[in-house]
Amino acid sequence: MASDTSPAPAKNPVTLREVAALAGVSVATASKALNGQGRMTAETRERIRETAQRLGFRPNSLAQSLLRRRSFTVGLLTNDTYGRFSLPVMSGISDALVDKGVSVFLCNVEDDQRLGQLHVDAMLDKRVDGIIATGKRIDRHLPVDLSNLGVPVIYAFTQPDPDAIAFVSDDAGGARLAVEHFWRLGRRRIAHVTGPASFAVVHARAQAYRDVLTEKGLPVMEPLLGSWSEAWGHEAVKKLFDGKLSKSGGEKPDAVFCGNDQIARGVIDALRERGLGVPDDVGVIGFDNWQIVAEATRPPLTSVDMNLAALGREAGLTLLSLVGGQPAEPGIRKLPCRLVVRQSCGRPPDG
Amino acid sequence: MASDTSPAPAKNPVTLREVAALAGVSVATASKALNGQGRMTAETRERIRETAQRLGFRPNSLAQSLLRRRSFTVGLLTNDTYGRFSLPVMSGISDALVDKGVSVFLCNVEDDQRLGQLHVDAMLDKRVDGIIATGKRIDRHLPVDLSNLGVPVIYAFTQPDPDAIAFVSDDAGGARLAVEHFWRLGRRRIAHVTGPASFAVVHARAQAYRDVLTEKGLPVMEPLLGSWSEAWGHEAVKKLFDGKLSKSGGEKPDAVFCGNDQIARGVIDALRERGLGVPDDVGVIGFDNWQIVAEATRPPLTSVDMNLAALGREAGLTLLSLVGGQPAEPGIRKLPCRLVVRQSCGRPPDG
DNA sequence: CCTGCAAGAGAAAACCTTTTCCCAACTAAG
DNA sequence: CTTAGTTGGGAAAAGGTTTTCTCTTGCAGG
Repeated sequence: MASDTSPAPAKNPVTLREVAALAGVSVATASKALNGQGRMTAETRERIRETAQRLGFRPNSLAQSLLRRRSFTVGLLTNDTYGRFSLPVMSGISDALVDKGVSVFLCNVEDDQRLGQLHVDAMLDKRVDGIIATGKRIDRHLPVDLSNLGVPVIYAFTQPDPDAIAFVSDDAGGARLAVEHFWRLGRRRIAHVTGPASFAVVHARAQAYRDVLTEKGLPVMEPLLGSWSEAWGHEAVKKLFDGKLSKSGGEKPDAVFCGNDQIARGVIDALRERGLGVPDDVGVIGFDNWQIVAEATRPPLTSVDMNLAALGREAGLTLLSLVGGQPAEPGIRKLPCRLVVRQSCGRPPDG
Repeated sequence: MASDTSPAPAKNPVTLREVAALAGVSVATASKALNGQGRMTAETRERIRETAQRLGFRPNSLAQSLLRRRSFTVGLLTNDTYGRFSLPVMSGISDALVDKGVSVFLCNVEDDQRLGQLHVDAMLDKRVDGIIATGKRIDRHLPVDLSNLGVPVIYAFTQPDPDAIAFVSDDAGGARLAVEHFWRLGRRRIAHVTGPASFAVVHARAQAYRDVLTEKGLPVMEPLLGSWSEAWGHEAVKKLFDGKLSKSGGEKPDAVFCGNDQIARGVIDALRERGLGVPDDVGVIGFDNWQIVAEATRPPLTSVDMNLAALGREAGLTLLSLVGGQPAEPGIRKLPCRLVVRQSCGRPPDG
């Protein structure tokens, strides 16, 4: 009815057919022109390109996917709704994939088996090219079976059957970083306050802690296991500084390596309350480098960062190469941690 | 070569064609049987269904989408990588949509215009049914233009042009909740410590704070604006309890309503340090109900919760109805907050 | 016995793009 | 002038599903 020649309010997308018609060629030629395939006069190619440009043509990804059997889409499964762990991981994955034109379906499965299956089915229906599973805890995995799915699967910050492909942080290495940092600063009576025994990382870090102390010939105090909370940090300080101290000859610690930043915060607050200066009397190092906590402690907390975003990036890139047909060694890859030095340990080694 | 009759390691997905062949019917009939369409003997229908079941047939969502021009996919745009705000929102959205078979593309655009455009284009190419935009701050929106996209757009916890559809928290209502709670508990000298003036919510909450005090005939102390940090909480306590206090006749506050939980934590710590008891001498209420902070304060913090997950749910459902062709009134919908009572204000009103 | 109708099922188009093959026309060589 | 080769471009199939239309068969009514 009306002569609608306005620049089209982007109602329904313009198809290749329309471009071809307007340029006076067949859809085949149009496709080849836009993809740089086929042979044709430079003039023809340019004319088609211009037409496509002018019409705002964008190829329908669904049709492409159907044909190529590749959707440029991956699924990300997590059970960490509010998580400070899986979020950086996600961010890294997304970073790695966006440049390649790959989009990410985020699916939070909580810890619900049914929900997990639902999401996995949905992903498979939508023909994701691959799946990345992550979680809030390395030593637990998602309530869902990802074997024999017909698409590649990668695990990030979560540990599956041993012949899967997984990326996790090197917790032992991270712990070494912390303890060796204390050592370099001249601290000699180093304590370790950490989370519950049910976490695998607790043992990995505690063992590394013992190893370093032994290597250096320092007294090993048995790690204090508790919860991941500030309250436990408070309590642990009581145990460390009140009790008649064991083997080491009654001497109080001059450094505390904590299993996470919340414990560290509790420790710092408790130390201050009993008149001990941080870092002057006691140095403190946390774990996780949870910025919002680490920077709110007084003084700001030196902490071990697990490089989760990098871990996510690796996972994403590896998945992509798997999708591309490159084989990949099964097994668990541990990625190094990094020590973020703030002010809770005294001056940096070469300050 | 080999007789492969094993239950198929799910290599390449089974198609409708194969089901039809095995059941001895055409693909048309097979399709109709599985979708409950068309007319056929109950026996035929059942046979086809069984065959599909046995083969583990799942319709290719890409093909369906292509045909239906509906992908059962929505895009979620955010700039809040590590956010405690957008994460609950996402969770609510996802919750609302998963039951309807809709998957969510999560795209973090940081504050990068180029990245935003990249993601939006990718979404459009993948033929998302709609887009939800969220953010970390109500009064800022994403660095990307979402008008005239050809798909419905909903905003959640972020404020766009006034004739868009948006869901935000009712900050004024939340503030009223807090101040009225103090009032019911008999607190009469209520202070307000909040964030920087550049945030719209600061003004909304401050005005509500003033309104309630005026309604109740209580003295209004001018809100203290600062940063969103614990440190500011400390500092504010100094100002409130050291200075010669203004109009109200030199009396110190018996309640502090804080703009977020971190400020509240700083306030509580500072009060304790100067020997003031919480809640006995001073009551404290926070905002955001950030569990990890609220529960780490001593005593645990009463806080205003913005119901972000519910907000996400509403956004998701509204988007869906929009996609379904239902019209929706443009404008901003404010969703109520809720007060989560812990122990920082004294006994609950009817305790 | 013929007509009309309903039931059951299939053929084919449609969705949109890519790619393989094929064809026509033109050029150059013999 | 014929043949071979090249160039520019199109037809058609493929990808998997849904839906409309058509066709065949069987049965009832006249």
